[in-house]
Amino acid sequence: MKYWLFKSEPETWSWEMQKKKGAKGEPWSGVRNHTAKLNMVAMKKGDLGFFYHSGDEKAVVGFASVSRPAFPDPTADDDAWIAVELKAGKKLRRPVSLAEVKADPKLANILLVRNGRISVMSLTDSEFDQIVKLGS
DNA sequence: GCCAACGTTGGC
DNA sequence: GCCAACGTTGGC
Repeated sequence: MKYWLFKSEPETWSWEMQKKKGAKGEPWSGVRNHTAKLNMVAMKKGDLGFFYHSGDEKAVVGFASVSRPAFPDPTADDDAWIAVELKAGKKLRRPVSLAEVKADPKLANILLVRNGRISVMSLTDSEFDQIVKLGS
């Protein structure tokens, strides 16, 4: 199983909005970045990830899982871009802030720190576990 | 195919 | 509001 982190401006699309979609899920679309796209291509149904809020919040807020693997992005003009479908999972008991992530040596290599701009990134098992630990 | 200029994103 | 990082575009 692979682990992922999805980043979004909560004003645009928040974890709470995702949560409201319930088991039906909601496409994670609009990605126009090749690195992020490659990550999305690699996703499998059932893969687990985190939902991160950028902007004012800057914290990991909850879990999300892939409910449908890559399909053509309905918001794109051409079929070069893809979307996946996400389902919100549990909320973290407490959000894990970017400052905490940065302060944790176990998370020093996470792309959230090294490349603040990518919207979909992969996490190693140990990075995933560490964030779970910080958030519980 | 290279590189400078520009736009966008996100943190501070 | 500013700046850094990165991606994209366009001229050559």
